[in-house]
Amino acid sequence: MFSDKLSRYAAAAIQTLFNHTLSPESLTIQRTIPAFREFGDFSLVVFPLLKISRKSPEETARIIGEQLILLPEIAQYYVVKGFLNLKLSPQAIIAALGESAEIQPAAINKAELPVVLEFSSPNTNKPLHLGHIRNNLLGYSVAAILEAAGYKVHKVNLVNDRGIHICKSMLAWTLFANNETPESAGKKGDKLVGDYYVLFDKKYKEELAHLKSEGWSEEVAASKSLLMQQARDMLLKWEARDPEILRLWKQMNGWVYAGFDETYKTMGIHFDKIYYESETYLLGREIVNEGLKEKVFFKKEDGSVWVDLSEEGLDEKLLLRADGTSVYMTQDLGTAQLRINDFGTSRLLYVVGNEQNYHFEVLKLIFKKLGRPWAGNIFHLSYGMVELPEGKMKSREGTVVDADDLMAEMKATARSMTEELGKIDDFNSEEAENLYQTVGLGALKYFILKVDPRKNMMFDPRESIDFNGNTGPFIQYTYARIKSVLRKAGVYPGLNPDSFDAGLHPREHSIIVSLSLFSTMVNQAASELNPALLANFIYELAREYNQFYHELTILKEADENKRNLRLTISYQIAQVLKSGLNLLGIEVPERM
RNA sequence: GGUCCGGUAGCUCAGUUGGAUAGAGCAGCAGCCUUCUAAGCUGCGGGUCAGGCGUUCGAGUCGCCUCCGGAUCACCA
Repeated sequence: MFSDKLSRYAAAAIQTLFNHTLSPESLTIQRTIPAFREFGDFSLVVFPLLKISRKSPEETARIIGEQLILLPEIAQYYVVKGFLNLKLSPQAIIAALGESAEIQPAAINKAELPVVLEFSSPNTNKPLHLGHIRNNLLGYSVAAILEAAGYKVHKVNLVNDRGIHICKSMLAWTLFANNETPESAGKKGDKLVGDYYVLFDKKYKEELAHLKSEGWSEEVAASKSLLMQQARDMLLKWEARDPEILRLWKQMNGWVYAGFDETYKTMGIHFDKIYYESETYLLGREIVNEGLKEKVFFKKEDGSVWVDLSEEGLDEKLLLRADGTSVYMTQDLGTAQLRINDFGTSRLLYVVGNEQNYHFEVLKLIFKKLGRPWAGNIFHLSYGMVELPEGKMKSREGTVVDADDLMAEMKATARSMTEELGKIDDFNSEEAENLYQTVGLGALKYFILKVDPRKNMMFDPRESIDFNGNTGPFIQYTYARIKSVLRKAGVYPGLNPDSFDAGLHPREHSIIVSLSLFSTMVNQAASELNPALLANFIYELAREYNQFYHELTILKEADENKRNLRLTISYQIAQVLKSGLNLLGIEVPERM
């Protein structure tokens, strides 16, 4: 807000003084660093202007300052070396306060393409774990932020419900389960199916070991494996729509979806549309055939289909197996095309881990080779892994942090901490449960989202996620604290700008400037697809408010104008904290 | 080995796209509740920004080299 305006003013001043036209965006205007906050709110860096002014840095800053001080919004300027510090007038500050919690969507008038945002993309063999939590939270938050910035967003999920791996769990269940069901086992369906996937792997390894003990080599043993043979047969039958196999497949998937739905619900995640690979891979095969016909792809002697990307600096990539069955890439070709068919020309965003960078590079290149005009709209929002102190999580080795368990633990921690503090003894049990859920999940979500998505992050299960300091509960607490003050204040009159001619307390002045940056931060988080920017911004704001709160009295302030101002600031801060947290998928409690 | 990503305080992370004296939290120590919610606030200690060279008025940020981690290069997904 302010910085845009100041850029324009400075550009105009430079035009007047030096008869030189510069775009406002080319100027560097930054928030004044705290050490000089007393002398300015924003600073213009004048070093790049010396060629134009042909004067010393100090002199250049001074004459621009002299020009700017003529504006009513600028109260004073102060030159330090090559920095022109500008202090805003109390009237300008007060005027900004009223609209500080509003988001001005930057994309709304730019005719931006709608966004189809894929996230979650679970595999029906694997119960959701901490890695999926990061994916889901990122996807959900990025969608919310893009919408706030004025984009039309379609949230889509792609369920990986077909393929050789799915046949493995089906086979293991057929052979070893004795018709066990989630009900009979007392287990969530996704957990039950996941257990059979792990069991397949175990039995397969036993079989391999046995074969090798008979003297076969690794490769021969793999080819002689009866279990693998049966799984492959099952995939062939599945692709041939064998009724018996389809029936089993539907049954087991139904169990998994019931389990997933429960986890999504707790996480607070939902989608506008769910795609299933079982429905998209056929279109993928058509695209492969189209590419074959147009000689973009080629067939090897064994019948398998490939694309040659050596000209692009990559290698050959398989698109269809020799037996005609599909691979991952096959279905992703179909899925992308289907989304364009469903939503028209769009930006296709994929929230997928950075381990698949290569896959998406290939996907883009293939569509480019096929001449799709929208190939350039594919964007892989590649996020880093969640690592444990021992290293990467591995489903098959059981070193995963289960999503359901973790969320339950967070809630339990919130419960014990709340009980210890004893502030909500008048809550009924439903209100209390809601609070534990809100705070526990708030801690988890913030913990994940405050980290730059592109970077790997560390999670140590032995150290519980903090509730103090730079955390979700800290921000929630600040919100609840403000609400408590506002409840006690009751109704209060609006502000009279003229009553602040003498100036504002530095804390008041500074926090309003911080507040005014909210809308810019949301738009920046949207253009960078980075919720962490927003998370860290609202944390700083909450921290600043707590300092304000400790230093100044609000309700007991005798001067009515000051009391009103502080209440208004408190209200606006609460609004921003709430809306900022909501953009991260985090709820706020009215009391805690 | 090729390609890509990363390395900032004991630990976990920021660092506004090249700007001023590199910041938070946690952990440690010392204070602050008769007063608007102490899940808070204040203070102290803690740094060769992996290392080197370069570009620049100015480099944690850009370029090159080296070292160290990770991912990927599957008829797995």
